[in-house]
Amino acid sequence: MKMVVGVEENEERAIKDVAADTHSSGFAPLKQDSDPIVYKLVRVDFDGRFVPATDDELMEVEDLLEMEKSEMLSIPDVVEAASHIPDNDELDESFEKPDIEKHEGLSQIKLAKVDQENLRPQAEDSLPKSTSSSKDTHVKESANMGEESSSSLHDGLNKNGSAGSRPNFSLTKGEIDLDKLTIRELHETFRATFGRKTSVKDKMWLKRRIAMGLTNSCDVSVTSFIINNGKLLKKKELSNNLDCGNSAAGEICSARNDGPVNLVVSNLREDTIDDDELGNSFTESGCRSDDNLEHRAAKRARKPTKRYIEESSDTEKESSGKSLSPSKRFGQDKASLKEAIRPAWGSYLGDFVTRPDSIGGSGVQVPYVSRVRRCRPRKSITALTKFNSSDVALNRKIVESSVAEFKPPPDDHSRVELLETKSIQFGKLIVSEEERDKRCLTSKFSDGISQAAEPKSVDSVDSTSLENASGNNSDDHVTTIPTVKGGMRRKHHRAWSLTEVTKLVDGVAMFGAGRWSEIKRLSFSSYAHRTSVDLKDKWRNLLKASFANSQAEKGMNPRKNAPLPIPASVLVKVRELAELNGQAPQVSKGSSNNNSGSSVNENRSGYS
DNA sequence: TTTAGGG
DNA sequence: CCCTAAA
Repeated sequence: MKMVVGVEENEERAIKDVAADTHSSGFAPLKQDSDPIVYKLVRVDFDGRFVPATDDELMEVEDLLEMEKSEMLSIPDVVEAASHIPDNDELDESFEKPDIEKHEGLSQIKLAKVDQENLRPQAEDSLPKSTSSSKDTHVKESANMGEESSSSLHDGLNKNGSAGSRPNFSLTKGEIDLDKLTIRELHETFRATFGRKTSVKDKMWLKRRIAMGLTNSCDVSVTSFIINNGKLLKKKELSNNLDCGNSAAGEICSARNDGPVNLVVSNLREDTIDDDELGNSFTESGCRSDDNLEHRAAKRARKPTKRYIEESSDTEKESSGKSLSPSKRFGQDKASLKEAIRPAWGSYLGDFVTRPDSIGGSGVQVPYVSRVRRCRPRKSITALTKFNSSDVALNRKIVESSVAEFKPPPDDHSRVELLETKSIQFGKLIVSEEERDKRCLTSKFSDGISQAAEPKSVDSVDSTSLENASGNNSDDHVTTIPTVKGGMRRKHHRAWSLTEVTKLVDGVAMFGAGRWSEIKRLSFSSYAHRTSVDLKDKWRNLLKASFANSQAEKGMNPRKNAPLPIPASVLVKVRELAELNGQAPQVSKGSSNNNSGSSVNENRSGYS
C-alpha cells in the first residue's frame, strides 16, 4: 500500500503540476497548491489523527483546486481560499509526513515543503491576506499536534496510510486563512469546494467543513466516482473505496454535509480505523466502520481455541474420518473460522436445547442453559454446524459428540444418564454393529472355547474381526461430562466395547499385564481415548469381574447386572492371564477357581 | 512419563 | 473414570 501511495502521490504531484501549469500558471497560490497536494496526508478528524490522503482525495483536491481556480477567476475570495488551502495542506503534510514516512514520498514531501517555504513569500506577496507568521504558527501547532498524534497514533496511521484508504481528508484547509474569511466568504468557499450551497452559519463548522471538504468530497467522489479531470489514478483507489463506499459512503457524506453531525461521524470513523488493524486493507471510508468492525471481530475471533485432543481425536477416529480433523478445522482461515464459529454458536444456542431432546427422542429437555463455557465443544460445534444438514449419520455422530460435550456441569447426574441414553439411541446403529461384533465374537469365542485349547489364536482372530468392525463403527457412545465447577472434571465415560475388551485382553496376553503403555501403543493405537491408565483400570475391572463372575457365576445371573455382558470366554482368558501374571486374586482360596473351573475347564484346570 | 492403587 | 503417589 505504501508503495502504491507513494507512487500515487508522485503521480498526483505530476498531475498537479500539470494541472497547475495548465490551469493557472499565473497563480502563485496555485503553484503552492500543487505542491501541497503532494502532501496528501490529511488530518482527518478532530481527534487529530491523520490519515494518508488517497489518490482520490488528491485528485479531488486537484479538481477542487481547478474548480476553485475557475471559480476564482470570477470570485477573488474563492481564489484566496483556494490558495490558502494549499497552505493548510502543507501543514497537514508536515504532520503526516513523519507518520507515513514513505520512502519516496517522504523525500518528495520534504522537498515540497522546502519549496513551499520558499514559495510562501511569493504566496504572501500574492496573498497579503494570509500572514506568514500566522501560518507558521499554525503550522507549528499542527506540526506539534501531528507529532504527538503520530507518536500515539502512529500505528493506526500507518495502517490507515498503508491502506491508502480513503479516509484521507485532505487538508484542513487553512484554518488560518479561513479564519479570516467572513461567513459569506466561507459559504462561497464551501460552495466552491463542495459544489453546493450550505445554509450552515456556524463559522467554525464551515471552516472545518471546508478544511475537511476534501474528505467529504472524497467520500462523495468515491461514492459516485472520482471526478477525474482526466486523471485515472483514482480509479484503483476508487474501486477499493467503492466497495462499501457507494451506498454507505455516500450517505455518510451527505449526512456530514448537512451538519455538525459529520464531525461525530468522522470521529467515529477514525476511532474505528484506529482500532482496526485491518484497516490497511480496507480503507473504505464510508463503510469502513462496518467493515472494520467485522474485520476486527474476525481478528479477535480467531483466537486459537483449545480443545481436547482426546475427544477430538476420538471423535474423529470414531467417526472414521467423517468428522473433520479438529486441527484441520481450526486451521481454517480466521475469517472463515470466525464465520463458522459464530453462526455455529448462535445456532448452537438455539439448537442446543432442543437438539438433544429431539434427537434423544426422550422428549426430556435438558435445560442446559448453563452451557458449558468449556472450550472443548467447539470442535464439535463447528462440526455440527458444518455438517448440520449434510450427513445424517454424521449428524448423528456429531450430535452425539456435541451432546456429550455440552453436558452441563454441575448437576445433572440424571442429565448425564439421559445423555448417555440419547447417545445410545443415536448410536443405535453403532450399538447394533457392536452387538453384532459381540455376537461374532461370542460365537467365535464359543468356538474357541470348544476348541478350548488356544484362546490366543482365537483372540487374535476375534480381535482382528472386531478391530475391523470397531474401526468402522467404532465406538459407541461417548459421553462426556464436564463438571465445570471447581474442577472441570469431565467425566468421560466411554463404555468399553467388546472389541476393546478383547483387544485389551489380547494385549495383556501379548505384552503382559502392567505393560499398559505398550499395550496402549500397540493394541490401542487406533483408539485415541483409552489411555494406558484406562487400560489398566479396565483390566482391573475385568480381573475382578472374571473372578467374581466365576464365583458368583453360580448364584448370580450374570446377565442381570451387566449391561455389557462380557463373554465367558473373555473372562476365562482374563483369568488365565491373571494367573500367568500372578494377578489372580487369592482371596478365597480356590473356591472361586472351582466355580470358574466348572465353566471353563481347561483354563480353570490350569489355574487350579 | 508410567504404573499402581484409592476413591 | 478421575486423581495421585511412587518409581
